[in-house]
Amino acid sequence: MDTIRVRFAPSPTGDLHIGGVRTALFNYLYSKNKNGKFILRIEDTDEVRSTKESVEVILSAMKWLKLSWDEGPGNEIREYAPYYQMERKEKHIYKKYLDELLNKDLAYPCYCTTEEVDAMRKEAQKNKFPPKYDGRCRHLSVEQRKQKEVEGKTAVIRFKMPQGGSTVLDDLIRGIVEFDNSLLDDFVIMKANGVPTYNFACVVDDYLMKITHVLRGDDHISNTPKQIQIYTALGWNMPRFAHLSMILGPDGARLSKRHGHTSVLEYRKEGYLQEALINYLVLLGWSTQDSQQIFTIEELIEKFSLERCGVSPSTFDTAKLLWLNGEKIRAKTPLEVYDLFVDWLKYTNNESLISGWDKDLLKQAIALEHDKIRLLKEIPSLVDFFFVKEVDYKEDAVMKTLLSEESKVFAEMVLVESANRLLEKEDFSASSLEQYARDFAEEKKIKTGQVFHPLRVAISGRTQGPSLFHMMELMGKDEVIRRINVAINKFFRK
RNA sequence: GCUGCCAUCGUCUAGCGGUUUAGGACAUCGCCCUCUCAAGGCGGAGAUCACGGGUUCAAAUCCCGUUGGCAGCGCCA
Repeated sequence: MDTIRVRFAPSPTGDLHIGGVRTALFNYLYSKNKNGKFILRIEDTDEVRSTKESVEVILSAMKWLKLSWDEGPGNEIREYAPYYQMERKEKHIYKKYLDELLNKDLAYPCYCTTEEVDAMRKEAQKNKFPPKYDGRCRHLSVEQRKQKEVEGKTAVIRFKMPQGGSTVLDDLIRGIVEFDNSLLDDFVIMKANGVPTYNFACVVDDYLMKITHVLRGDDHISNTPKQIQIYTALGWNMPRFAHLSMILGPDGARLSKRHGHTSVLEYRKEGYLQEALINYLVLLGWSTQDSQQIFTIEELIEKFSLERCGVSPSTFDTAKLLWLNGEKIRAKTPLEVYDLFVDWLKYTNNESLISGWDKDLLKQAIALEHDKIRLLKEIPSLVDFFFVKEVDYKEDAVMKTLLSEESKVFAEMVLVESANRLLEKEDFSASSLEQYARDFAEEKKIKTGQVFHPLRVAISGRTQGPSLFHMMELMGKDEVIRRINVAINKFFRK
């Protein structure tokens, strides 16, 4: 059994989007599972829309996702290079097979203008036929062709589709799908500018790169009969095809820009982890028998199989992605989260957010808030109060725990007494501080909460936060007392 | 319009003829834990398996049809 070879072949006309990542991921997992090769090929034959920037974006996104390719840009294997279709075109790779098709009379030049072809399609559709080119240049004589050339007409090359019969696709995910050839038209395989079209270049490259399995989005399924016919015409062995179900937006339409974030980069900017995105995406269209939800990449490689890929489209659900991101963050050590956070700041050019922050304090603060973090971008707002000179006292927090009718009776007393007593305190560990607060509540015959809450707000400015006493321990005696006094002066000594 | 694909809780899904009072996960609700917020634990609600016909002793599971959704129909990929 030969080793399997799969590829991901994006066209560099924009960012790498979620659907593309899913296709790349399934190809990656399949190749790793089968101990095969994962190839990256750039399909840049659309000269108008392809950009160098987009190539860079796609490459860096793939790297961030750790979807590493065995062959492709930056990883050129002489036998199959280059991996950019325009470079392959320059090397006349497609020309050779185009000529072969022409010589065998399996393709022909077509001189029709875009307007003429459009008119044919409209006419066909009007008569309830599928819109197609009517093949009028198919039978032009050599003289007629010469005449057109003399007239200065430019030609595209069209492929001669068999006129009858049907083309059968044996899809690894969907099974047998049959297409009636009479519904398919003589499609263009080389544009007037000499560049091959997708359906042709794709077949030639897949063949030359010895691709054994083509895993791609369902939206390509109607291209497949055309490609199968090219393989047949050239007498080539075909790869196996597997068409993955689509990813939909909340409204049921294919996920696109209007649904909000579709670029991987946007998720990275939001503070999602690479692992979370991968794990979430694999759940859309693939599952295990026991419905396991959380996987490491090693587990995915081990367990992945085409047999367990679903056929129905699935809706992208940000809520579940968010949950998974929290899970992935919790699965890491606080120090790892700190490193990821620093990387994220760098990536988003947000390093100024933590300028002046003590790094050791930050690491420990992250540890205290560890299981609350769902997105890396939430970290600053979770721990910033540790680092500020002026505590930002949230109005509702102050009103509720310091100045309300019920709380003001004891809040001032708790703060004033604590400021004094804590000054005397030698042991500022969390456990000792907690003991202090509990003893204090008992002594004053008030509830523990009536001690804890005012202290929390005085120190952090808010009602939510990490464990109060760990927070105090981390902040240190001087700072804690300073803040308590600031609060006293601010709210009770006006 | 034509062709193709798809159809199980709000969402992702398990299920591949009887073991199903249809299981899990997210979201949601409640309880517990608890110094707050989370996390965690426990539990609830939530799917006449799109609809209609068959086949069968037996169907969410097989077949046909209907409806609906989506995709494709480019000198884009």
